[in-house]
Amino acid sequence: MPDVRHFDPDVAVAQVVPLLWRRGWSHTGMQDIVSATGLSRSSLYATFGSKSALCLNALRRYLADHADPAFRELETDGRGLPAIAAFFDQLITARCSGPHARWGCLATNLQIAAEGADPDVRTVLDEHHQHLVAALATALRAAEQAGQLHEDVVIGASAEHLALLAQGVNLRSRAGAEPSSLRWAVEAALGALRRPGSHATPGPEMSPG
Amino acid sequence: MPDVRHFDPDVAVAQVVPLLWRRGWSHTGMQDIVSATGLSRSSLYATFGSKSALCLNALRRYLADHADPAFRELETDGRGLPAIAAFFDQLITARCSGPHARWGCLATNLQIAAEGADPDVRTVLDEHHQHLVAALATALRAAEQAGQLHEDVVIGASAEHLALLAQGVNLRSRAGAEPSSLRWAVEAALGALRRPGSHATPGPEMSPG
DNA sequence: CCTAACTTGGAATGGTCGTTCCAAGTTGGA
DNA sequence: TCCAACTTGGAACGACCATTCCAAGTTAGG
Repeated sequence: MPDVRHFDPDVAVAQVVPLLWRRGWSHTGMQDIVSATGLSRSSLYATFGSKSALCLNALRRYLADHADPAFRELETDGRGLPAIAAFFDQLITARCSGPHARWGCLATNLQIAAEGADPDVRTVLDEHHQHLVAALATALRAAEQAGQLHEDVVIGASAEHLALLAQGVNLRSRAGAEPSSLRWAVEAALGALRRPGSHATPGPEMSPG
Repeated sequence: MPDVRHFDPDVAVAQVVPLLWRRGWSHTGMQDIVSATGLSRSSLYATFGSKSALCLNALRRYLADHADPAFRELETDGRGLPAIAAFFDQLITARCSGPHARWGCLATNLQIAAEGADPDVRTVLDEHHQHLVAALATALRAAEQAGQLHEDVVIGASAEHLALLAQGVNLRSRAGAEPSSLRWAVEAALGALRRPGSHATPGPEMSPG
């Protein structure tokens, strides 16, 4: 009977995530993956099939670990605008400081780096974007019911708007934008949705960078 | 006395722009540049020095040809919000249709593709972003003086906000987003700035994609 | 212990990358 | 015409790319 695999594929995928995230698709070679995982090319190809398949797994793993929890929190937190503000606040914090500072968002990065390579990657990225829009729409509906929005805010359109804003934050944070500048921009976007009577979100200080 | 150059460097740079724009930095090889320009490697290296130097020239050329005119129009058009709406409208049109449809913005693309490669590229991209923010701020000041904005709009913060939105449009348009969806998002962003009494911008129809 | 079935390390494959090099060609003054 | 100065085409370079291949190792039923 056959020999069994000497390693855990999930661990290997997890080790590939930061590689792909930080250095990008084209700057990550199989040699880097071999070095990072400590596995041999044979094992990697026998298990995953190709570099793109392995990286697709890494993308899914990234989304499950880093994006989905934040999205779920945004969806379930019923506070409305404060929930959205908190979402952006933790987004900016994660993008500009900590172990992944200036790495951007793997999904955003791949959107440009993966030149329509795998249609699978494209599909995953599209679903991810729709997921973000949906989560923002849910939070906006909560804000609407709490009377935090002025009347002519269209939920769907504003959700798309804020999703594009998040993409912009991801992009600019990787390019080195100051967190204060990003927070200032986000506060402007959310402040414009707020109903005149509604009190401002208590949160981190917002000032130009 | 020496032989003189047999070609016009500006023409060569112009021929490189669409290559870099459409296919990206890593997917554009010197062979592609040789083929596109019809020049030999020797001539290219003697004139530009390296692939990155040549591509830096191409980036500057792109900004001068495609970004600066639109920015100037945004700055000089005194109408306020309608000028900003027109800017985004022509941005989305250019990104989703015509000869450069789905190519995104070269500056946005390079922001991720050029992994901090040349610091020169990084500098040019940063200046470009500041240029966009400044142009938006100018247009917002015009809007403010025309009484189009509600009182608690902060010009600088909103300019940063709209610049991030433009980056998001560039990114998502390359990923295949529907123009109607992008227009919808932009209309939400601008609508939230508008003073209740001020009449809506007459413009292209905005509906969800 | 034997062997079929499978994994593993590491060499090897063919290709492409940016860059360099050189012989041949071109230019305009002496 | 001769030559120094420069450009040009195209071959060549070493490094890296994703992928394949194979001999050696490992496993468990017979």
